[in-house]
Amino acid sequence: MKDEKTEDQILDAAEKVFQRKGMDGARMQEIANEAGINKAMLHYYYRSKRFLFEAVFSKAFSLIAPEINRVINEDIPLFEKIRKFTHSYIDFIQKHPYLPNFIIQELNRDQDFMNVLQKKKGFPDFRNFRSQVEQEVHEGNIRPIKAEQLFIHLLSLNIFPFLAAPLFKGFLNIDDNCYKELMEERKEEITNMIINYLEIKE
Amino acid sequence: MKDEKTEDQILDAAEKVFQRKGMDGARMQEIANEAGINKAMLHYYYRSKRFLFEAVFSKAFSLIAPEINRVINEDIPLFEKIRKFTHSYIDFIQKHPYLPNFIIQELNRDQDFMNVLQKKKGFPDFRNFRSQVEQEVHEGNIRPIKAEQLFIHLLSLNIFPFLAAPLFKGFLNIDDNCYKELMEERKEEITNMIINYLEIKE
DNA sequence: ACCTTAGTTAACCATATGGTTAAACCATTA
DNA sequence: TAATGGTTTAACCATATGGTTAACTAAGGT
Repeated sequence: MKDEKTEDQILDAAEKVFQRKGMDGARMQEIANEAGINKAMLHYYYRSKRFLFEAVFSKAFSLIAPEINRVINEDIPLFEKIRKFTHSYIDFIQKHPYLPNFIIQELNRDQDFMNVLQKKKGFPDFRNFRSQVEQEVHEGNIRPIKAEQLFIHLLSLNIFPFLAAPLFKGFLNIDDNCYKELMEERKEEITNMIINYLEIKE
Repeated sequence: MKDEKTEDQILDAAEKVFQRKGMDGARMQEIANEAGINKAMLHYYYRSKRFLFEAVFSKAFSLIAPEINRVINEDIPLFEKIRKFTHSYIDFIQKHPYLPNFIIQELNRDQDFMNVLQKKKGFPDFRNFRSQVEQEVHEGNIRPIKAEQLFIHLLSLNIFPFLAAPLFKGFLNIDDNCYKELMEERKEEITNMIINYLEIKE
């Protein structure tokens, strides 16, 4: 009759510590302290630091991947899709500010992780989006563009400003609140830019 | 009559290791091995891991900052500036692929670093760019846009695809060469998108 | 009441790691 | 050639760290 209390507490604590400090910077003892639980329990439930880390990473990825997948594969017009993605993604990240940096960082540290992730269900499927874009181009509704490039534009404009927040705050010399307002504005800013680019003018 | 041979060898080795593994993942012994030099020498010349790291980080930043600064503050028309920045930045990063991730990562790890950097000479100055954009908007040459947003667009579109290369390769399911071609195409792709957005249509 | 078993703890272990030191090396110079 | 002083090395040190263990606790079942 085990209740998952301890196991979950550990995962929650590990999430906080790993996402703030990364695999290399995190300490098992710190995770134990954060959870208010004996360090041996981390090994009892998760065996090793690496396994615990993978549990955290998988959970993080399976939180963010559907967020991308959902909108990208919805059966709605392209322009609406772009607007919806931007709005919901920015809202999502405001709630999980450590996530993008965590994912990007660890994916760069261990390139093999991507191979593991690709095999999991729920991994974003790009094909639907590609054919939608190709269709629109073919019908002459939008300017010729590779779906890949559009996809990269979309994610870059949405994700990078959060990743590079410290950098931009420094460059632009603005404070946290001011930056947050900029991010809010970007929902429409990004949408407009992309749509404006895709639209064919007379 | 000291020649700087050893000191430089250490810095070069430290650069490689720190940029690949980050502050926490790097080992002093590994840096020593990479340099083919006794570990004690690292402390002899750089005192501690932290100081050595800061030397590497400062050098990295002082490599990339002028790259941004130079084009952004050049006295040329805005559209030309955007094209030039994109082309030269992408070329630059192809030569230093570890740089963006290194900078972003360590800036997120230690927010204080930005304060130190801001005080150094050569730190990018955004004001010139801002007034240029404001001027163009005022004269009705481009659509109304905050200079900050344009700046964020520009950097996001240019930098993120390199940071998130493993992610995109996974999502799009393409190999290294194919991805490199996409990056090459982006020089014009990004330029066109931004300029197209800024241009006022009838 | 006693046994079993999952859960929990404090103490412990082996190793990795940043850092130090004392002695050796070697080129310059008095 | 002997003294000087910057440079280099191997050995060493203290501590941090991931991981293990043996004993203890408590709940459920008999």
